[in-house]
Amino acid sequence: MITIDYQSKLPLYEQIADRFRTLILRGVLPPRQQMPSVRSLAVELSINPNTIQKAYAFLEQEGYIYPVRGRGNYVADVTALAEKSRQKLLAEAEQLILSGKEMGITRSEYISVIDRLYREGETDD
Amino acid sequence: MITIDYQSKLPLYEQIADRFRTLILRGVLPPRQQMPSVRSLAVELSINPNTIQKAYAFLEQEGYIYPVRGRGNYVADVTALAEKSRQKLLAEAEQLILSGKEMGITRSEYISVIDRLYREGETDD
DNA sequence: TAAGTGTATTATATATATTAGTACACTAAA
DNA sequence: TTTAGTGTACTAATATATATAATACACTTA
Repeated sequence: MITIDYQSKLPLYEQIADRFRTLILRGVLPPRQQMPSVRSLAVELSINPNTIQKAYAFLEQEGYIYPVRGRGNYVADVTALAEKSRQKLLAEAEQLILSGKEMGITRSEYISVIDRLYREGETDD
Repeated sequence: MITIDYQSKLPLYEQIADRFRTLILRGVLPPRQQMPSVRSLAVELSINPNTIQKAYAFLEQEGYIYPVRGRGNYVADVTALAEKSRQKLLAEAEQLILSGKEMGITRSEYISVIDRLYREGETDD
């Protein structure tokens, strides 16, 4: 569920937090589900418990998880966060598309990419 | 031409290299044009010459500039690099759009963004 | 010759990331 | 009650990356 990329320039705690953010936002980890314990995940990834602890502290501060004393950390209700994340993704895409435009990427190319990604027998809305 | 963002998490040498990459790829700095000298840019930005040197070393290694002993650094011919960068941007956009799709961003939303960005009285190709 | 280039070297300071070890309070189950 | 498993907090040590500082040398141009 969680993997570490030691080639990445991102610190471990950030990689871990990022991964959980994605899993939670996409509903792979549903609200009220228990998170892996700090110690067990540390063993599984062969890294220090403090590093997991740091990742969880950020996730809690951001509202992705909540702790229960003596029991563990649990996935929070993230409907509000999901909408925020959606807006952020759209803004990032806009910036990237604009950069591409300046590098000569045409409108048609972008449309092609989108059509390909959304052409999977789904309702095109 | 070059600005430093001390709020950014990116190291100075990387900010500087990034900025020059963009300027060179977009043709703002044309091939054979002389780059600011290590020392003069260091004074202008009020940072250490070694930091500029480090940025230039990366740019040279990547083929954006070339040094001439005793004279300075000069902008290289980057037509090949530009194509590579273009491909990279397109690939990044694809990843981002795919993430957005998983977060519920619709095809229509992306099309709207693209139409807005490309609607500037330009030839729509 | 003098001033301006790139380049290399060494040392130092600082911040960050990570590991390591320990400790305490709490919960749940045997 | 005891035991094992939780989160949380703290200090210390270490490694690495970043940036500054101070020189030094070879080269080019005027």
